[in-house]
Amino acid sequence: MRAAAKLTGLTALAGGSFLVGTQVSNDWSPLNRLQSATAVAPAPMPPMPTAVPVGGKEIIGPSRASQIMVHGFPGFDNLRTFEDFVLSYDRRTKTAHWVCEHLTPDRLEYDPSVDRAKCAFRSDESMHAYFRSDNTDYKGSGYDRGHLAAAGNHRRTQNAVDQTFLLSNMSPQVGKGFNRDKWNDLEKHVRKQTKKCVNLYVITGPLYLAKKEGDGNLYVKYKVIGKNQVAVPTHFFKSLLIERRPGEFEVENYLMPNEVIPDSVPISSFLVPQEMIERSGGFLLFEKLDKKKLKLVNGKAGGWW
DNA sequence: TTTACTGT
Repeated sequence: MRAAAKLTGLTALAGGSFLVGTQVSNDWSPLNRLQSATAVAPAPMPPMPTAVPVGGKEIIGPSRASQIMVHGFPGFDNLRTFEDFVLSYDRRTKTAHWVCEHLTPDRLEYDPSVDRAKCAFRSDESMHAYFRSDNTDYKGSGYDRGHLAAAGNHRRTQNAVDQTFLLSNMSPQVGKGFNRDKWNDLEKHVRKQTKKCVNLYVITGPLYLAKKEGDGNLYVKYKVIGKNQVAVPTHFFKSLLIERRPGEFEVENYLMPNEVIPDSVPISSFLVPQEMIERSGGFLLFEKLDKKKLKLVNGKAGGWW
């Protein structure tokens, strides 16, 4: 029983109250840990581009990028369309706003000729020099160069996995206890779900969330690292749109703090309403999806969209 | 397995 296992793990960790059957309520739930920012009314999105060049080459017919973005663009700021993922870049923080991936069971098939060890972290020269990070920013910072679009999701070609190592696809992440552990668990969950569906779309990105300080006011505060002052996000989100059967969709929205998370905490502790990510991120996720086709949200029928 | 660092 999933709920029972979750309850045991959490009470062992936190000893706190837990509401089964409603929404997640425990010490690690972002719902309890965060002071949400003031509501801002969303503006309608401009229409989606119909043809986007992939890898610098014009493609006849539907491009890979338009497949990846078929459920809508969260935004259009400094877009980059790579071979197997699409990224929007934030010049102020020197990391992405979001990245979007489209995964299918056959795209995850193991190809031994594609080797992560051949990849190198490198600056994204397509960004203006003022706004790009480099490896020295991360060196000695104490933070990992954490992938947003995970390398393990793009093993179809060497070029595709190479492109995930561009620093535009990295954010400073706590290494041990986060990137190499709980966040990695979430990435593995995505691949596991991919094997049990027809299409999976995943949007991932950093967030900078307000926190109450000693004077009782809310502040957005984040560290910056290196000479380029790369922002260290306070949180990361990952939103999954799972096409379980053709035309039948499920959504899972995760929000994790960029800090050491004990192994005992299940990833389900980090499920949040999608609106929470959208309000703080300043964008809408999977906006073009017909909500009538949505069967499950965060594991439950009947909404919590 | 996948995630990545520091020290050599």
